[in-house]
Amino acid sequence: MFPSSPLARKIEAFVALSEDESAVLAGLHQRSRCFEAGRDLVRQGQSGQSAFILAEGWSCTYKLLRNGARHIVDFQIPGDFPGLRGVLYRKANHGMSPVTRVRASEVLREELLAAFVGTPRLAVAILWAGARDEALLVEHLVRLGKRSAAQRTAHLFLELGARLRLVGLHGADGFACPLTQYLLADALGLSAIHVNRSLRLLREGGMMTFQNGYVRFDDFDRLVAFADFDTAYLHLGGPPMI
Amino acid sequence: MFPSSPLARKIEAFVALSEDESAVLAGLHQRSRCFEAGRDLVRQGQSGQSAFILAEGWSCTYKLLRNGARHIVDFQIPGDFPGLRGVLYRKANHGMSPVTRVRASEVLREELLAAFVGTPRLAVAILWAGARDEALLVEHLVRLGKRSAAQRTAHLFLELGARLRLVGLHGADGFACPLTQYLLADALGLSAIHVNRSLRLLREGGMMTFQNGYVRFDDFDRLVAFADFDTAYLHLGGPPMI
DNA sequence: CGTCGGGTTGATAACTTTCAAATTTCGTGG
DNA sequence: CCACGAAATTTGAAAGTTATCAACCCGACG
Repeated sequence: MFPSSPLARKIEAFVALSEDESAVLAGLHQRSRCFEAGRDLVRQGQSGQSAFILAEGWSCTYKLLRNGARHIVDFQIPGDFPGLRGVLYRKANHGMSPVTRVRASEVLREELLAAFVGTPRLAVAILWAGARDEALLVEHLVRLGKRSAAQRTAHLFLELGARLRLVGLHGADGFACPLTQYLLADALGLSAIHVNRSLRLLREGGMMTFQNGYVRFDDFDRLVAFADFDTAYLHLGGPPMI
Repeated sequence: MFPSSPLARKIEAFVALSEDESAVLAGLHQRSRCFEAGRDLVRQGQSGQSAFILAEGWSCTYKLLRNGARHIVDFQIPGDFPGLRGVLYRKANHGMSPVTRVRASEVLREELLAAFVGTPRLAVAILWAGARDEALLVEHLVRLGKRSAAQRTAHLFLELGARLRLVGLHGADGFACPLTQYLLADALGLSAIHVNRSLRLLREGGMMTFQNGYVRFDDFDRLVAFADFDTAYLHLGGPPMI
């Protein structure tokens, strides 16, 4: 009936939705729009917040500093639902930019609330997905606080790989990755030059290769050990009480 | 009728609660307990999650790495409501330790849900406070990613000062702060030695002094400029739709 | 009186950035 | 299909920042 979106597939990997719930979820996907690279989905400081459901492409959320520097808070991939908590703010406290061409559905605060009131099980499922995003944020924090440049880099790619696998965008030995080394640098708190060195170290160490827009895991287990990657924070076991 | 808790005062600084809503909020404060230093409120990996409302004392949430290192995700002060989103997990993905002796009320998932269903305006107010906590997390991320050691240190103290002011725990020129340099180091992603050096730099620069458990702002404006501190992320203007 | 946790300082080593420049890749128009 | 320019990647050398190691100081506490 409805072409299944990446978000729907992601949720249904954990809980079975009723026909009604699926319909409400599909209804949130009206107002689908495309955003070219360079045209922000959300601008920092903008008021009248809404959330987005990503269908295609990658985007990033970022914060600008007064000195003009930009820190990337997270990358979004198809099936992500950024801005869930932002609807409770009056003003956007961070911006969102497309990394590639993006197709996304804007979800207004009122629509979201209506969906939550009408289908509480769906609400819990969506909020649980949002809680997972917060776990990602915490892990990103630890990445910046306690890991070396090469470990951070490896850890981020492992996380992205695990997320992409959930929505079927992971190949046999790696995944297509549209990020530049400058984007990686702004996310990892490193200079682009040092990201390059870290990638070389990982490549020459036989652990992973990132070239021509493709990430290939050459020795997955050794990479996991090197980055101290623990998947526990990604597998929260599905929403409770359903 | 009810002795007003720090959380109630914090919320009422932004929205007026009805008598019913105040009563429900006060009801969440049953099951008040004390936690001595060394006895964790939540242990990483523990299941059956609940949230806490802090009434007295400071605590910290942390993540443990496999190599035994610990990264502190956030500090909690009176009036904070940690674990709000954690109730949607099956397992705690981080621990919570008291920094000083702590008095806190445990709030079970069922109680929280019941309060949300019965008093939706209170729910929005509490969720909005939780959204502010997420803004703190994002700001912490930027702190680690894009600021120097001394800037990070200054920035954290400015943030803590702003939070303490909201609950009336900020004095004329600074605030009482029970953190050790080791705790600061684990939060800021620095070594304790370097925290010490950063504090000396701030002190000798005439910007702020942290000694004998008290933070004194010697030149607030210069400190704000030095740390590139922007209060926008703390003042979200109160919950919308109320 | 001795120990212990926390704070302070100096010297050295490791890591990361900055600056400058070469090389490769990619999209576009000829 | 090739040429071209812009963007992205790669490399080297020097400078700056932060960690690590090793002491020493100090006040609280048994």
